[in-house]
Amino acid sequence: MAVAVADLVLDAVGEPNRRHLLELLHGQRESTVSELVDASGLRQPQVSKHLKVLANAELVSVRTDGRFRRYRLDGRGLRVAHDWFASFDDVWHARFDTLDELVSTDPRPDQPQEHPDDRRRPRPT
Amino acid sequence: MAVAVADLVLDAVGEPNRRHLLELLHGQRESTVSELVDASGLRQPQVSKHLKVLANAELVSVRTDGRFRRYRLDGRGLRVAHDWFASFDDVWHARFDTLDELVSTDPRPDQPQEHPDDRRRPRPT
DNA sequence: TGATTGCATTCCTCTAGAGGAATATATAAG
DNA sequence: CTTATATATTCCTCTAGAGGAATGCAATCA
Repeated sequence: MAVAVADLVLDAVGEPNRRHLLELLHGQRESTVSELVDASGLRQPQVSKHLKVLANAELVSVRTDGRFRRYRLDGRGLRVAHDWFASFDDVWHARFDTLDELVSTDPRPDQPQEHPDDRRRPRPT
Repeated sequence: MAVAVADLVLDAVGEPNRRHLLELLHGQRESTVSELVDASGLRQPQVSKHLKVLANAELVSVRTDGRFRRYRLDGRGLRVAHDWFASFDDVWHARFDTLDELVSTDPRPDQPQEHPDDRRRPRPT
């Protein structure tokens, strides 16, 4: 047991195509591999491999149905990930007097961000 | 603009040492690079590089203080990640009649998981 | 001024892991 | 039984990106 549950989950989600598969599964009660292949544009072996990683992290579950394998989202892994980020909620719940500036702007420079609540420029009255 | 904001964030968090840095920053109002080097066991260049990735995803912000660089968590990126997972909350909020089995077990086999709510084995009365 | 400290950056190497092709396996259909 | 379909698996290749060493660059100190 080298990795914790959250590590398994967050490692799995740290890949764009796997996130895409999760999004595709969301809204569908369940999907076969072929359906996911069509919807994702990935090839079948890649889809199967990504699904294996997701299943290992309990982000999806499978049901065998004849020669089909029906995948669906698994709340267990999703909840683990959610809770990991939720534990940081005190960070964005902290209220600063410059919060209005923070939410009204969306700068995304290549340079490291300044601390948003250190932008204490006096308001241009 | 090839990657969305959520992709930047979730890619950044998809690395164990970066997650560790976020956890270290959590609870500290801010930390210098040296402090994070000591606390993480990573070397200074790696810490700086990871912090750069985190800053790009707006997961941390920096303040320059003399020859120090004071890093702290940035709620903007953290919230983006949180919201991405929160959008799946309908998955784990769905209630099944076998939920009690689900929460009372924690199997983690190497094999893909069965659908938890398909384990309809008749209870061994 | 020169030395030191704190950090960023550059260059190099190396490996995990993502994708591709081919194949294995199992079920269903004929 | 033979063939087709659905999926998993194996093997190979290739690249992104993580770590290491050395260096650059400011700011501080002596």
